[in-house]
Amino acid sequence: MAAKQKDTYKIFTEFLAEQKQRMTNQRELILKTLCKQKKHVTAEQLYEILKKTDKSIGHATVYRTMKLLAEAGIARELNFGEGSVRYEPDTDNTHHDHLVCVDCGENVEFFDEEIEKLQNAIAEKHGYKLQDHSMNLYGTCSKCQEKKSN
Amino acid sequence: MAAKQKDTYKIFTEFLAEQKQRMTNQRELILKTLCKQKKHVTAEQLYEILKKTDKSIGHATVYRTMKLLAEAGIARELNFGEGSVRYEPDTDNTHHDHLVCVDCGENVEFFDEEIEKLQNAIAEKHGYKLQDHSMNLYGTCSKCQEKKSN
DNA sequence: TTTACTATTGATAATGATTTTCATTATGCA
DNA sequence: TGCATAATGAAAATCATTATCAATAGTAAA
Ligand SMILES: [Zn+2]
Ligand SMILES: [Zn+2]
Ligand SMILES: [Zn+2]
Ligand SMILES: [Zn+2]
Repeated sequence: MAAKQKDTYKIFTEFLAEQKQRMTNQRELILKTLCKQKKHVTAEQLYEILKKTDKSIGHATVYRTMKLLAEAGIARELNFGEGSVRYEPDTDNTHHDHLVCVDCGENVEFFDEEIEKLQNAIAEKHGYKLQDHSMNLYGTCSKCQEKKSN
Repeated sequence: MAAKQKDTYKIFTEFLAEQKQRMTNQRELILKTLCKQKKHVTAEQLYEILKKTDKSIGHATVYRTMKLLAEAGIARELNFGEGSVRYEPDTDNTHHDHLVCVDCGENVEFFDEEIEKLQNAIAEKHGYKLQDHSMNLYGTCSKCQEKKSN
């Protein structure tokens, strides 16, 4: 864990350096705080959390930094059709997609190698070089199904 | 084609009636215009197109009607991460997902039965009753790959 | 058909998320 | 140390979408 955190810090620093940008206290704090989150957070939610540590941090800095982290491949943007983007840490070897309950928002992360292969095959068939994908499954979780049948 | 259009009109009318809502000239025009589109359009784009026919149509009516069409299962909302929602007609038997070029926006529609099956299996495995999904593959189309290699 | 009721519309204001602007502050290097 | 450049935060601006509301149109009963 400490190792992983150091990794993302290093990755981010190098990413920044590549385009003559600098690591700063704010960026470091945002990275550290994102990595701590158990759930997928919006920039706004992260901002609220960050303010507890750094009273003076600004909205713009959070939004800007999340964009950078996404570009650097450290954060992944998720869009569950809620109107705002959510973020999750996206360290190596942890790719997954999401199964979301349309009633309670509860969600499950899954990885299906077979699907990933098929996606690659589809892209290739059409002459595309695949770079990324988003796959969200929407349904009703068992708890909410029960609630409804009452 | 004439048959299909009559179908969606009927479906929409019945959907509206179910909740004591009415078919109107504006709603009919919006439905007809959506069905004519070859590409996935945003509500704003559709509004611009509609104004050519009905000078007095309002923004709100277009947004409201698109929501209704989506609820009625006649239109499908697509989110390619652009900041605005796109719509496409979603008549029976035409489900598909999208492969989008991140450089030029060109996109291909595809349907992979195997993936659809696997998605169902995943939902089932986690106790979810699957209702919908969105799957977008992002990559570089062959044309843009060439352009880059120059 | 009149009347009374209800739904729809479009202009406009409001909202919410995100981005831009810009003066101020911090950082890295000569 | 001192300049050149990048980053920050407050506030304004933007963009997509939604809510408000008075005016209009459709429906159905009398
Ligand atoms: Zn995946
Ligand atoms: Zn996740
Ligand atoms: Zn599909
Ligand atoms: Zn399509």
